Amino acid sequence: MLSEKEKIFNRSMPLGKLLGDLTKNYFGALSKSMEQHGIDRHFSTLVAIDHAEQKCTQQYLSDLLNFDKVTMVRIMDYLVDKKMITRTVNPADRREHLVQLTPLAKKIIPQIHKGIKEMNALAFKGLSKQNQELFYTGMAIIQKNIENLPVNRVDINLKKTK
Amino acid sequence: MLSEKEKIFNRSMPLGKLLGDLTKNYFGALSKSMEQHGIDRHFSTLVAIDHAEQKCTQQYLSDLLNFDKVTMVRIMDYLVDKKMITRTVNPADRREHLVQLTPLAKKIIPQIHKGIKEMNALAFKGLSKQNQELFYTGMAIIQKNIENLPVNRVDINLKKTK
DNA sequence: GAAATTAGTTAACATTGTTTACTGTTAACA
DNA sequence: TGTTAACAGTAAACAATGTTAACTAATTTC
Repeated sequence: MLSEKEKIFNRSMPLGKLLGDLTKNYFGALSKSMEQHGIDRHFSTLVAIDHAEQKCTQQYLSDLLNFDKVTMVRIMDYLVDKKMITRTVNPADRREHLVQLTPLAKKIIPQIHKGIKEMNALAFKGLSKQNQELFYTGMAIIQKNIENLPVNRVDINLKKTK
Repeated sequence: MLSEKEKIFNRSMPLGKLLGDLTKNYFGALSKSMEQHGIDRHFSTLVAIDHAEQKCTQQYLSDLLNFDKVTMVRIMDYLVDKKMITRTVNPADRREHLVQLTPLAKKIIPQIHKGIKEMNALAFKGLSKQNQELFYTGMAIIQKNIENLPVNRVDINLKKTK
């Protein structure tokens, strides 16, 4: 698959470089595959809103998805603009804005899930189920190992070209 | 490690979201661990320049690292500013700029390599050597599966906070 | 020798995370 | 009860980076 030389080079790279390249290609492809639905980003946020069982506030989403709350405002703005969500003030706590899927969003959500599932399957093609599980386990272990290290903040920006 | 509920949620997420979170945390930590060397980004480019056997032009680096050539100009500007590289016109082909490490860079390159190696090891802590290999193999397979899909361009931006 | 290609640069644009400051609301507690 | 602290969300200014498009200069093609 990789030449010995490429392999050695790969191993000398920051792990994050390899992960970042995967991220970039994955989202580029996912964005493309979803463009028929009039939305090209923030699928994970949409999925999170759909999965939410309790009241879904922006802060809740920020914590769940590890987005800054300022970033979350912009994601919400985007999703509102795309007619995917509504924001309503929570009467029980007027500081909070409850986020809800619009009927339009509910209609396409199954296709969003399907698109994600298919893209994940496509990415994993050629990996046995067992090795896919090991890959997920690996990601979880790495995440746990590095999530509490001292950091300089880093941005991962996902952006579509017009 | 993860609750059953978290696991189900994880599996419904775009794979790229999990990879992106890892990328973000990894580079945040790596950037922090390297700040003593007066450089906080673009380690993979530095490593690539160090590994280059033939003439090292910006186009060569762009192709190797999958950076746009315009982005590469800015990375070069950054590394020049940090006194890590020099750019000289190739007399044999005056369109090309040859990139070379400065003595300062050569002095700290071993520590860059060491820092990357340690951060990779830290990330993989708790994964057996065999499973680390499987993880690398998994990344290569995923990369191959998705790298030639139609895409919308996506940016991965790595930025340090002051 | 004209046309196409290549390496690199610049500028304008889009996107997103950060910090800081702010509004409005609720909770804490003296 | 009233003051203070904390919280949810927003806005503005900034930094960083990939994109496109236009450009210069050098080289290759034929």
